Amino acid sequence: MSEATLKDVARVAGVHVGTASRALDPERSHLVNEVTRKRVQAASESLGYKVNVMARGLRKGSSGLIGMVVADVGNPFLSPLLRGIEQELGPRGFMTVVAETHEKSESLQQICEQLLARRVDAIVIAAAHLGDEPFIRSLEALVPVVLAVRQVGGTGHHTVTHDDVLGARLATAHLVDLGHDTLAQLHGPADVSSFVDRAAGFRQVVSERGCRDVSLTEVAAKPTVAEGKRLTGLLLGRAAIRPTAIFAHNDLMAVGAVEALTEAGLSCPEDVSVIGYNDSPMTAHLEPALSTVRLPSHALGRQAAARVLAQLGGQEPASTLQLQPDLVLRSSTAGRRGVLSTTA
Amino acid sequence: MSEATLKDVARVAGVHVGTASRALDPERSHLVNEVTRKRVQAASESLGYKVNVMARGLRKGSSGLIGMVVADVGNPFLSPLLRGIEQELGPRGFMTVVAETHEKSESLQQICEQLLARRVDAIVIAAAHLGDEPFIRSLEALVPVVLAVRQVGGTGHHTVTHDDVLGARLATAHLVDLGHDTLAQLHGPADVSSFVDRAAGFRQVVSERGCRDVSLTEVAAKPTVAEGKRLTGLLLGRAAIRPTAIFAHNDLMAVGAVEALTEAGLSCPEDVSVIGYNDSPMTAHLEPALSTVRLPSHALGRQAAARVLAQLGGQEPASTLQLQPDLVLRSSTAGRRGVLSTTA
DNA sequence: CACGAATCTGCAATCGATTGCTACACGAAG
DNA sequence: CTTCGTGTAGCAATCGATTGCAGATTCGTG
Repeated sequence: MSEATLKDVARVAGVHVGTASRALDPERSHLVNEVTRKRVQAASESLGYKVNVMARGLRKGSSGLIGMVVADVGNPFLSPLLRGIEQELGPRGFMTVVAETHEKSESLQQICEQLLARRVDAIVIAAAHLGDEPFIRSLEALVPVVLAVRQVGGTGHHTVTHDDVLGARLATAHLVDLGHDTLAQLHGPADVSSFVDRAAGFRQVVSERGCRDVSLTEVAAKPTVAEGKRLTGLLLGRAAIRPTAIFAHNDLMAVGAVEALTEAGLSCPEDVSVIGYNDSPMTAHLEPALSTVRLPSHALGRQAAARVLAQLGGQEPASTLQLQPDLVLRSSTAGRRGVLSTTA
Repeated sequence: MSEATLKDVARVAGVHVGTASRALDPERSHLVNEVTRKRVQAASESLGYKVNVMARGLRKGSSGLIGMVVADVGNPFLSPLLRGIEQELGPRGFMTVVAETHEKSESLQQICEQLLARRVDAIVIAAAHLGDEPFIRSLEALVPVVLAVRQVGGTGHHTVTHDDVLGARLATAHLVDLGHDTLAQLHGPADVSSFVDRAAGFRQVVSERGCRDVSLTEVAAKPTVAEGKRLTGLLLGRAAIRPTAIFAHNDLMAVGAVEALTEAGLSCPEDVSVIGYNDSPMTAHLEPALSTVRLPSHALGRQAAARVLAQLGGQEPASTLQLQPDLVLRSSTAGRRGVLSTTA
């Protein structure tokens, strides 16, 4: 049950532990005679020796661990993101520890404490809230930090996000192009940059194209199906003019919207078009199949990892990279009822 | 950028480093005078001291890390499982490192190597294939291992799984109760215990209740929508008798089945009932809403963690725990067409 | 033959925290 | 006044690997 140590290897090979260390390190094995190197290697293999990463880390002052902070691992766009990070970092000897905040700022701080105690070499935060800026600034004094997916404002942060303004613009422009001129958005929690940006993109296009924005002022407490349904219910129940197209800040809320429409006796896309965001796994198989915005999450993961490596390598200047999403058109969006005949 | 060490704390507090160590450890702080303890504590806080977990781990011979091996973090039932594990282990000072195998046995072995190099205190494997038994046996000689979700056969393994035989029995019995007597299953990859067990449960009920099993002999290469659709296509295209109900080994394949039916001009549940497995997130919102089997994954995570702790505590005898799934009935399953009128 | 260079290898300090043992001071008891 | 106990705190070894430095050996060359 006890592992072999370098001392054991050295003893079996009949050399000093320092020599064994050098023999086993590709970077330094040229300092060791070919013959002894082979002998050490053989001893190492026969004993099943595996370097003790803790001991090495202690000496070298780096743990080979990267902390990854997410809100909720169940979020479908996180798996390509994590995969992207692993893909870049894994081959370089790093491993990733993932921790969840469940969207709570206190737990973000607690988690970072723990990660610091483990002397992680860097922290990737994909769960930042807008209000976390001061904390993150202080964290950056202690460890390299990369903000992924969500920004926090302020300057000097290394950030890699999706371009959510663009994504929202794409989605909204698509609706306008279909002939809709009375639109509403289902707004996700306002303390997350992604939703704030999507809201901004929506408003830009609505105003540029001279459409009517009949959105609620109320914002979803959580970006869930239930909230999407509730808000859409509110939207439909109001005395004001109804939208003929809805831009939901994520797919879950879009699903909720479709359900609310159905319950109100309206159908999608005939009466109201709905577009979501994220291109979640099952969306293509819904009825109607959901039009949505696809995010390059895998690329985002790789870029985030690249930023980590860059910071570890030398003093990289902070910068913000935005990856471009694109539209996935399916059947939940269609021309406005009557538009065709009107035009004809 | 450099962290304070215990030596710094000791210097500021004007005590020896050993004393500082004791003062900061609740277990041993009674060995230190109340006054000096306070002084050390104050120094620690003023310096923002955080224990170096690597150094402690090296000395104490334990890393406080638990390795978690999964096939694919995108699998929706993993998030409650991971949460369950964190919930038990987090408060006890452990952190979890998650690694993905992508269903490849070589990478299972590579990952375990890396985890061993990090001296993880235990490994939880949720990605085992049936053929991995010998490897896992050898691994158990080096580190406490808990098998979660999937078994590997053989004896002496600490295992916590869903009772997939029962789950399949429940699903199949439900179909038979609805009046179906010609059934087929869509079989997931045969090197995974979960699917083997589901197949067995299905066959048991089919035979007990005197039904006809018209399943394909072919098994899905992967448990995906595409494979579910392809296999269902095959099933419908055969000269043999068509099933009136299909048990898919997971929800994705069930979705594929529904699509294949639709394309063949059949409808679900009117012509053919379909039931899935896992109760994946969107299944309630599909058309038709999918009947399925719900797994207590969160509880499974907690149990797996409990097993880890038990093994870490003392020599617990190996055992297998099976958690009971239950049925979620929605609208993709219905009485056999014509059954009602026949009975009438 | 000798001397400097080149090539290996050993030595020992080091990373930061833990912990068994020792040492000191003080007070009480004999 | 000595002895023993108790409460504190210091000392130093230890975990396992890395690495700058120095010693040793061999080789080439003047």
